[in-house]
Amino acid sequence: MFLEQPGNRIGFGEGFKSMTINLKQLSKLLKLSPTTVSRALADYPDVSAKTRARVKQMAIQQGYQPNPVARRLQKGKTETIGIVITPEQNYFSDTFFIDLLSGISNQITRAGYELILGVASDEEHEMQSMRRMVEGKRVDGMILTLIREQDPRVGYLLDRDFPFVLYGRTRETRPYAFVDMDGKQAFEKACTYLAGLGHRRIALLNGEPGFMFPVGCREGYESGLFLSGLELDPDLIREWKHKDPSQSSYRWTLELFKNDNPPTAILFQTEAVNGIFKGLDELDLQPGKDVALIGYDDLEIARIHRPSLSVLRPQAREAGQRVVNILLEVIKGEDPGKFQEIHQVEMVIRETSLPPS
Amino acid sequence: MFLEQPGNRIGFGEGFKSMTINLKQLSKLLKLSPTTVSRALADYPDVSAKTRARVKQMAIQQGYQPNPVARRLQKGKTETIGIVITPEQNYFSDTFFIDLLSGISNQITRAGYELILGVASDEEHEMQSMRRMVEGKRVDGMILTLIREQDPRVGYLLDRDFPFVLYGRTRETRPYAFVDMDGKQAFEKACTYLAGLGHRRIALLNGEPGFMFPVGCREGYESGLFLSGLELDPDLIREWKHKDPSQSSYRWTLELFKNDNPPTAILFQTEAVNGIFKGLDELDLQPGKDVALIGYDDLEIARIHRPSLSVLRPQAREAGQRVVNILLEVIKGEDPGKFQEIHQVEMVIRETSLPPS
DNA sequence: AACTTTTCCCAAAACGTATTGGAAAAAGGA
DNA sequence: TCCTTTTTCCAATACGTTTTGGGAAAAGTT
Repeated sequence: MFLEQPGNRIGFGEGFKSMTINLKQLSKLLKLSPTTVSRALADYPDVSAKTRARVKQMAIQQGYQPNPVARRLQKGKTETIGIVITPEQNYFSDTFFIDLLSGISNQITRAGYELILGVASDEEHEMQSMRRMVEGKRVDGMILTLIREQDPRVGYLLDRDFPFVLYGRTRETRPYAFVDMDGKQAFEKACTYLAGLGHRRIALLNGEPGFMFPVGCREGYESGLFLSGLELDPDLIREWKHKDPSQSSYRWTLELFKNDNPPTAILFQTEAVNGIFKGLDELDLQPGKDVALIGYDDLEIARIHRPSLSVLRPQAREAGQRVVNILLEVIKGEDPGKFQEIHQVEMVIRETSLPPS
Repeated sequence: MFLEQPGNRIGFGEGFKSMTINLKQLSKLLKLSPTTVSRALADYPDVSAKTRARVKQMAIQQGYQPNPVARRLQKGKTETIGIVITPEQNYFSDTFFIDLLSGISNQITRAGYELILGVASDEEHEMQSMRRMVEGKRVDGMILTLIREQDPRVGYLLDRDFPFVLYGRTRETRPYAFVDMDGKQAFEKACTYLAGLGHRRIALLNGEPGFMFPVGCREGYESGLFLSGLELDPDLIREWKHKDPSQSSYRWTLELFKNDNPPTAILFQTEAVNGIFKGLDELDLQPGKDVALIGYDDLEIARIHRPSLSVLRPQAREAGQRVVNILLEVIKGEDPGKFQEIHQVEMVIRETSLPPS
């Protein structure tokens, strides 16, 4: 029962490895060369329809799956994409990021690729984890999220011509590929909507400076005020910290209403909503009734809360899929500059966006 | 400037690949054989200290990193571990899972392995994603989380002798490796603590049946009541749904207090706290003052909320690291049955665990 | 029949590493 | 000096696939 070559034994119960069949064994079973079997499975035209069918049937019957490691070596590709996340920045605060990741993962699987994940505790480890992937030849491309205004990762990857796509944007003159939400347009829309309801004092509780996302929010906010003929009052703008959204937004909410002429509406990122609710509660102000609220991101709490929170809802899953498709193009050698997408954000009006009382 | 072999050109600016050096090129630079260089870098004793030093220095200078794909092929290992997560089950509701993942990821990196991630939308895709990893020879081992009482994944992996470790436990007679928190002991501790404060009516708002975790919670709860000489009242036990913790826990909270003899304390998983707070608020009951609360998992909201929530705090990071170390042993061929760890859970007393008023 | 084209298959090479089984050179022992 | 042992290196092979560059047989053309 032993065949002449080592590793060609089959059907023995020595753990998992023996259950698997490789190309050589399969071709022996078919009395064909490995070349032909490989080409038959890959639908090359130079193998007859008859043998192709025979090969495919036998492959299924034997449960043959080409060893991806061997294929990667031969193809000179890792068929792998990397992503590094940082827990401290409240990434996983709710469904948004997992939706993005879900879109990314599914699209990657569809392409026959793998997604490898790094979890870094801070900015330094984030870079270190990425360098390991890139310089260690562990991935063909990188996906970057939670982008900063000055983001060293982008320069690093551009410098060495390594394929990558941003979810978000950064300040960088060289062309690069990105998928971003139109935060500006979203906040402009929300702002003009509130102004249209009669609100004159609209506050912005924005994300932490240094990150790119709040920049668009601010622009949209300012533009929305301008379009509605409202003055910009710096006293109505506050920023919370990524590491501690609830705590800082709570403090800023209290501060906001110490103003002589307090706001009647607040725009913010939903991530910070717990602190706002807590602040308003303490001030005996009712969300929706006394203060209109519109949050960015449709998190669970937005739907659960009574009154339910009006939100701007980015399509995270779709964005994730686009990021992957673009990255695959860039890996193929396409010019990254061609891929710069800005996705529209939907507004969902619920119970917290009433006219001022 | 062209060397005789293809792929041996170096220093040309043709994208990323040309920046990388391989073993053959490095050995040519050193005027040594690839064998010797490989062995020098791997600290084999049969290469002299002098050349070893010379090799290592040159390797660093040239930024040589062995191609992991080639090494994997040669070693017959993928050096990769797989995990599949399902967003619908509120995995990412807060820091707990990301802490676990962080421990897992860091330990995997330390071992020179890779973590590949699958995101599945439901139970069926979860299985499908795992089969792709296992049967597609994409991983050496699997990590399983959010375990069900009857979990088909466990049977599947045991059947084919594939290395895996559970974070959690399941009903399965064959031996397998796991790391679990002592939920039973935790709930027992919390329960006796509340009883010691004088509470006689202690409710349990437990997780969804079908999953393994609530089983231990229930056991601990019952045991805690028994040790404190309290009767078990089935009316004081409710279960919320994984897919929608806040909504269902809200409803169950309201229902709990329709009781003629309502509870003065509630034990629950912190994930469900929003619904409880909302329910109590509606009933004009003050958390901590009118009803004592202890949650399992130290989520952000537990620290943020006023009054702050007393909790049971599992050490997710440490657990993640243990899971990986164990899995690496199992992959090496160790008997999985040897690795069955149950970790103690710390109790953190904050403001919601006062005596009954 | 003789030549050309098409169809179908395969041997050999390559991807980049780690291991195997020596072999040459140096050192030690008598 | 001669033999043995130790030190130091390396050629050849293997891992499992895909691709390259044909080549033989069959079919078509004149």
